[in-house]
Amino acid sequence: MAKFSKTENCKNCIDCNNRIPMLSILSKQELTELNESRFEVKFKTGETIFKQGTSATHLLILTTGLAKLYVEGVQDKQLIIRIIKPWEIIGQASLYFDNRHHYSIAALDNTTACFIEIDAFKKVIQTNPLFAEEFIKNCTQKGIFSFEKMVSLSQKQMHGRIADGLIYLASKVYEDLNFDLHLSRQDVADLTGMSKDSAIRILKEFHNEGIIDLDGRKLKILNSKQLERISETG
Amino acid sequence: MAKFSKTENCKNCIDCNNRIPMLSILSKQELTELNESRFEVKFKTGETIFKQGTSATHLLILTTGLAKLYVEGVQDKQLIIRIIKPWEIIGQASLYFDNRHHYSIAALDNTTACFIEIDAFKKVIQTNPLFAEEFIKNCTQKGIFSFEKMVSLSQKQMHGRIADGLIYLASKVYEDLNFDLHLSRQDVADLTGMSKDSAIRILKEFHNEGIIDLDGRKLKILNSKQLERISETG
DNA sequence: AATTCAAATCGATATTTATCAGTCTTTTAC
DNA sequence: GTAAAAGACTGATAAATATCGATTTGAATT
Repeated sequence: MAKFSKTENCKNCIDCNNRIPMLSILSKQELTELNESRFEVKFKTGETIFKQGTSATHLLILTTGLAKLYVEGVQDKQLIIRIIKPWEIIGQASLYFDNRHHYSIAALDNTTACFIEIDAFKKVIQTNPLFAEEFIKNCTQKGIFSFEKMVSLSQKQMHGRIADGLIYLASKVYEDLNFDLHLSRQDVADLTGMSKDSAIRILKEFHNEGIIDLDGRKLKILNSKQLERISETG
Repeated sequence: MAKFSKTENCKNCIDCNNRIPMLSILSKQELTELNESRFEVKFKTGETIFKQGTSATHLLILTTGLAKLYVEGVQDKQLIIRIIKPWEIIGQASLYFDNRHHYSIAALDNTTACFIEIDAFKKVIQTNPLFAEEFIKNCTQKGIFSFEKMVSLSQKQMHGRIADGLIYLASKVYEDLNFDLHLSRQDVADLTGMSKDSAIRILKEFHNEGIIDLDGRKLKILNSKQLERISETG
C-alpha cells in the first residue's frame, strides 16, 4: 500500500515555485501556509489515488510518475479524460461544488503525489486575486479542451479518434513522437471511446500502413502529417 | 439585422442584482462600471450571436429568449453543448485563453442580449476575490457538466442519449415536463450526437411507447421514471 | 387557394462498431 | 523453471447507426 514519505524532488512548496508557474504568483507566506497543509504519498502502478464519489478534501500535484484521470461511466466503463503529469494542479472540479470527487485518478506508474488541503487553497484564492485569475485561466483552458474532446468522441469515427488520442499523447503527454506507452490497450480504448478490440484493430492498421511503429508498448509516430489528416477528416 | 435597443427588463446592471446571483456580490461602484461598458442587441430566431473563431471582446447575458451554444465539428456538423437561458453569464471560456470564441451561439428565439466588455469584467475579477471565487465555482460546475456529457456522448447508445437530452431540456432548460421545443429535429440530433434521421426515429419510438407525447414541437414527458431508466442503462 | 420551400418522416440499405470465442504472448507467482 | 493469469490479438458474426431516396407535412408567400 501507499505510504508516507519525503522525497528529494519536493521538499516544500517554496521549491515548487519554478515548476508550477501558478504558484510563483504566491507570496512566501502564502507558500508557507500551503506547505504546512501538505503531505506526500507514494502509489504503485495501478493504485487508485482519488476515487470518484468519495469526499474531496485535498488537491493533488504529482511530483513523479503519470496517472490517468477518468470518469466512471455506464456499466463499469471508464472514460479517460486526460493523462496527468507532474506539476499540474488536480482536483479543481470538486473545489466548489459538493466536495465530492467527480472523477477517479489512478497511477499509471510508480508515482509520488503531493496533497494540499482544499481549505488552505481556497484561502489563497480568496486573498490573492491574481492567483484566482490564474486559476480561472486554468479552468477555462480545460473547458476548451473539453469541447475538442466532445467533438472527437461524438463526431469522429474510430480512425479519427485514435489519431486524436495518439496526437494528444505525443504532443501533450510525452512531448515526443517516440515514447513508451504507459497505457494498456484497454486504456487507449477508454481514452478514445471505443471497445478494446476496436482500438487494437485500428492501432494495428496504423502500424501496417506505416503511420506508426508499435511493438508492445513501444510506440513511434512515423507519419504525423497523415495522423493529422486522419484526425481532421474524422 | 440586429439593432441597438434599450429594453424594459434590463435598464442597467444594478437591476441585474436580483436576477444574477453572481452579480449581487459586487459593490455599487463595480456594478456601475460594468454598466458603463455594456450594451444590448436584439437578435431574431436563427441569427448568430457569437461566431466561433472570431475575436472575443465581450461577455454575453441573454435578457430574453433562448439560444444554443455549439461547437463546429467535423464536416460542418454542429455539437450543441448546452442551451442558454436568460441571466447566465456566457463567454467565460474565451476570457483568458486567446481572445477567440471557441464556440458559436445562435438565437433559438427572438432574443435580447446584453454585452459586457471583457476588460471591465476582468478588472472586477482582479479586484474582488469573492467575485472571482464565484466565477471559479461557475467554471468548475461547467466542468462537471462536461464530464457527464462526454460519458453520455461516448458510452451511451442512441436511446440513452435522447433520454439524456430530454431530461436535460425538461429539468434544466424548461423546468417543466411539458414544453414547446425551440429545437429543430436537427438540433436535437446535434445535442445528442447522432444523425437527424436517427433522432427522429428514437423520438417517434418514445412517442409510440408512451414515454413522451410529441406533436410537432409540442413535447410532453409522460413517463419520466422510464426515461431515467433508459438514461442509466445507456 | 395555389405555390414554394424547408423541415420532418420513413423504409431500405450500407457502413461502422461491438461482441464473442478462441489463440497466442507476456508477465507474474510460486 | 513451470504453471497460471493477464493482456494482446484475430476472424467471424451481430448489433447499432448512418445514409440515401422518396414522400409527406407545414408554414410562408404570392
